[in-house]
Amino acid sequence: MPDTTGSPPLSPKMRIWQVVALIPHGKVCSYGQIADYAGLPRYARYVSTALKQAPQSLQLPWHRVINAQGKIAFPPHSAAFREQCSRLRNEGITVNQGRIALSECQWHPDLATLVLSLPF
DNA sequence: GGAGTGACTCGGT
DNA sequence: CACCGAGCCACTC
Repeated sequence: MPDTTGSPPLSPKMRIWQVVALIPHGKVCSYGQIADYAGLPRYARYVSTALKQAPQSLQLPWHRVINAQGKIAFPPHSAAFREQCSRLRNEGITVNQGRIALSECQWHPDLATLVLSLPF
C-alpha cells in the first residue's frame, strides 16, 4: 500500500543538496557538518560525491564547502582550487594558502532554520 | 556481487 | 604542524 502521507522519501543525495543550498553568503561549512545537518552522520565522504554529481542547474554554493580542517579540499594549484578560492574571496572570506578562519566564517545554523527549510 | 574509489574525519605518533 | 591508519558510505566498474 502506497504511503498516504504524500511525502516521498528524500534520497541522501538530495538531502545533502538541500543543506548545501542553505549555507548563507559569506559563510562556510565542513563536509561532516553538512552530513550531520542532513541527518546523515558519517556521510562526510558521500557529501563530496553528491556535490560532484549535483547538476549545474541547481546552482549550489559548492565553494562554501571545505574540509573539517578549514582547508580547501582540492589539490592546490588545480583549476577547481583557484575557482573556489576566488569565489570565497568574492564573498569577503579571507583565504590564506587554501586555509580559512573557521572561527570567523563557519556556518552555525539555528535549529529553526533547519526545521523550517528542510522537509524532514 | 566483490574490489576499487573519493572535494572526508578523527585519533595517534 | 605533518603524516599515517582505520573507519566510513554510496557509487562505479
